[in-house]
Amino acid sequence: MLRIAEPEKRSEDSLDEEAIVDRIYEAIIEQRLPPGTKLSEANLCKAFNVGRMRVRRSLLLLSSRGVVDLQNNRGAYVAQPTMSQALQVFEARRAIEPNVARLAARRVSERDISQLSAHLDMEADANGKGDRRLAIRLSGQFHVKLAEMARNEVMERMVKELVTRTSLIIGIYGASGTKNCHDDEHREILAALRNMNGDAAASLMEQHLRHIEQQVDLSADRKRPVDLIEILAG
Amino acid sequence: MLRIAEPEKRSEDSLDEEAIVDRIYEAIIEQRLPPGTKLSEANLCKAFNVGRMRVRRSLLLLSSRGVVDLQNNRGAYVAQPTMSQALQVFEARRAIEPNVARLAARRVSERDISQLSAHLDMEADANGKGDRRLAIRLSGQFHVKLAEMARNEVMERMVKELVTRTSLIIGIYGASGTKNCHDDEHREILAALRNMNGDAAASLMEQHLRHIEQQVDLSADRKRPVDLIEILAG
DNA sequence: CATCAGAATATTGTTAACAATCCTTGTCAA
DNA sequence: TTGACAAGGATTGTTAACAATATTCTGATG
Repeated sequence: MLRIAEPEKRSEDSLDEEAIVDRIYEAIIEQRLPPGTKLSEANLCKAFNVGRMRVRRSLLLLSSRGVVDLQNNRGAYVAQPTMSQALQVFEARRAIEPNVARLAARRVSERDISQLSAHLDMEADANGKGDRRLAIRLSGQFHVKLAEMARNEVMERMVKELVTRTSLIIGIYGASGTKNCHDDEHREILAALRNMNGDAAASLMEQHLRHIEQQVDLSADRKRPVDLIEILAG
Repeated sequence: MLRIAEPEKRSEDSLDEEAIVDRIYEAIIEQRLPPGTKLSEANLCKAFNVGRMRVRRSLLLLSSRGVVDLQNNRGAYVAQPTMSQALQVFEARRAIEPNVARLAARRVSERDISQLSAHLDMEADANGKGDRRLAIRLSGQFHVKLAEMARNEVMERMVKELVTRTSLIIGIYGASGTKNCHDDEHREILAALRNMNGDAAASLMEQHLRHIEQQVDLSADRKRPVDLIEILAG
């Protein structure tokens, strides 16, 4: 039972699959990887300094979470959710996240509250400075942090996936004109958490999600994706 | 040697990853693969007549869904949810599935209703004949079918995962004495669907899940498995 | 000028060999 | 007997070569 060799930390440039997945998640949330972008194995190998096998496994994970579209013999592309899929994602968020908020209200610590509060300040800051990319990421992270504070890893993973897919949806179906993220609504949710008022937190979260969904124009074939021809013709 | 693949389906002996994952899901739900079972690559290759790569990718998927525990250099084992994980799984089910039931009530067709009804008859039949394995599987499938009828693939995948993990939990934490599956509660849910009464369906589902959870003895270290060393060392 | 065929190239999918790690077993000495 | 240690076999992890498929390029033709 003697453990002589303790596992040493992995060296910097050798990431495991989860790390790669998270990096790609973040890039998608920040919309640095627009929907439809080809993710070729060779490029990813170079980007992460990693063997082809790791890349392949990461892509499989991303695909199983609906974030990447893995086509047979044709490679991996950042997913382009259809309108129907987008509706399903929002529906799932409305089903899950209010309950997440309710649980979080029951379980947050003082530390959590102040951490969330600091997070909201960063959001406001990013919005004030017009750093859209940062604002988007922080806004998504708010929801993930909330799931963290609900102390339920199952639901946390689900929220992570749904938030990422929402970024894809926003990337395709717009909401470019107006402000993306109601950080005031985030503040209201935080207030409910402070009061440990689970019902309020849940209902505020539901409203918030409805607002996000309304801002996204799912009415029709708005910003039909990503065709060079269309871009050059316009 | 593991007996997972049905010999009948040998005609198309080239399965893809999703098929393998589904087979293992089913085997776990039927509790033919008890928690902690080692899933060695060689055995799976033989069982499915498939190369090592396919097996490896399938195991990665199963692991990312919390159904298999993938240990470094030590292989894959059917997951053994801890008590805390079990509570999280049930919590997630209570958060999601009532909403699934509500959506299903809004969207079921006549065909769906009669299909579900036939399914319930099969459940009753299996229970009557004392075919415990079949009864367990059908009971799980009821929940998955419901998610199917909610017409939301995102939530359907989540329910699938949660149902499978619940089987693992039941396998570890018992509920062996009493009857596992209240098929009468399933019938009540079906009745609510017939009436297109979403609220009723949701609240019946919530009660149903609470009953399942209560039947599982999560109070303490009941049927604590399986690691002799850990037990004796602790 | 557009279209099509076919070669050339690039990318992905698969396999098999190799390397690293773990587990078992057997030996030896305290 | 017990524990340490080493050799051997078994299992997993990784790499590299090969095969299969897609894409691009070229040039000929209507």
